Amino acid sequence: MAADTKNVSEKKRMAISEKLNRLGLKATPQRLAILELLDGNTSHPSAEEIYQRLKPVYPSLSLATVYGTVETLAKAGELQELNIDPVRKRFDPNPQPHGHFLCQDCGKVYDIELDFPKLDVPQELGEFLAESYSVNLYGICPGCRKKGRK
Amino acid sequence: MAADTKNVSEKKRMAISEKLNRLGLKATPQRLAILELLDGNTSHPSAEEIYQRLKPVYPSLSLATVYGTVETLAKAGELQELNIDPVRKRFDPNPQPHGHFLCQDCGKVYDIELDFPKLDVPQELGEFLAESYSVNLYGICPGCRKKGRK
DNA sequence: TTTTAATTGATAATAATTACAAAAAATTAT
DNA sequence: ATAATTTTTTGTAATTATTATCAATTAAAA
Repeated sequence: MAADTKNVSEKKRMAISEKLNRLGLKATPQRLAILELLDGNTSHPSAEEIYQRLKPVYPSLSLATVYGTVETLAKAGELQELNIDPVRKRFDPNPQPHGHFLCQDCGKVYDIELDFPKLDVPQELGEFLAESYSVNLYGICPGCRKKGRK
Repeated sequence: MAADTKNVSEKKRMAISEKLNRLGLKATPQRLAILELLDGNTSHPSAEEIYQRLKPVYPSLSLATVYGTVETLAKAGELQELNIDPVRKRFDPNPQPHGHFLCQDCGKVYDIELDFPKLDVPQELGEFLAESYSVNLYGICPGCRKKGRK
């Protein structure tokens, strides 16, 4: 292990812990594990995927806890629940609005930097007031396009 | 009934029937009923809602047929499947890209004319090629805002 | 008509998510 | 520290949207 790997992840864990406290949430081991897994993670995992990844290292973890944690954090604005995939929610630790691309072949979700200007949120749209928004793009990702010649 | 109401809906039915034929699909009574219900409908109903609305006038209709029909038509590009609502798909007979607003209080979905320019589809986004896209907005709709003083 | 291929309808199967209550852990008060 | 209170976790049951299956029906073609 590199000389300071432990310190780095220790620092990260502290930061997550503080964030939870700031939100008035208890920094439980489960929440730390879930947030640590998500931190900087651009794979947009589902609840089940988070659960499966943490289960080996954290055998007592329950799927219900994963659902509860991500719901709590989404409500607190610390992560995004994506509705891009019709069969399951995906989670993105980056709460900033940005585009997402769902590959209709492999099912992966990618972050996309949008070329049109970001909307402010909250945003007035006629009589409507949007608190959040998302831009979802659909197609076949470059990897699948190459493989499948689609 | 106004003098030509029957003719108007008769015309509409003809147009729908022709559209189905053009797509190489059989113009069955079920499909006509579903498309007639959706035509010009801005309520963005779910499959269940379509089914419930048509059941009284069409008792033999099956929910599976509703799912099948909307899937077929979505694939043909004649309507949009919306993933804005995390619990169920909603359907929009307008296949043109436009924004949608989900009221997090009453659950209604509204069409929103976006103020930023529409993306062309297909659209190149770096190495990604988007075949379709959607812009989903979330908040409390004007009606609920008034009532609930939110 | 008769043939055919597509579609429908009923229901079973699947799968994501939520609900619930008891147990455990964390926090606060004594 | 100990007890009391509150929050969180867990395991599981319940719920619900959607898909799969397949025999029966029906629209369109021959």
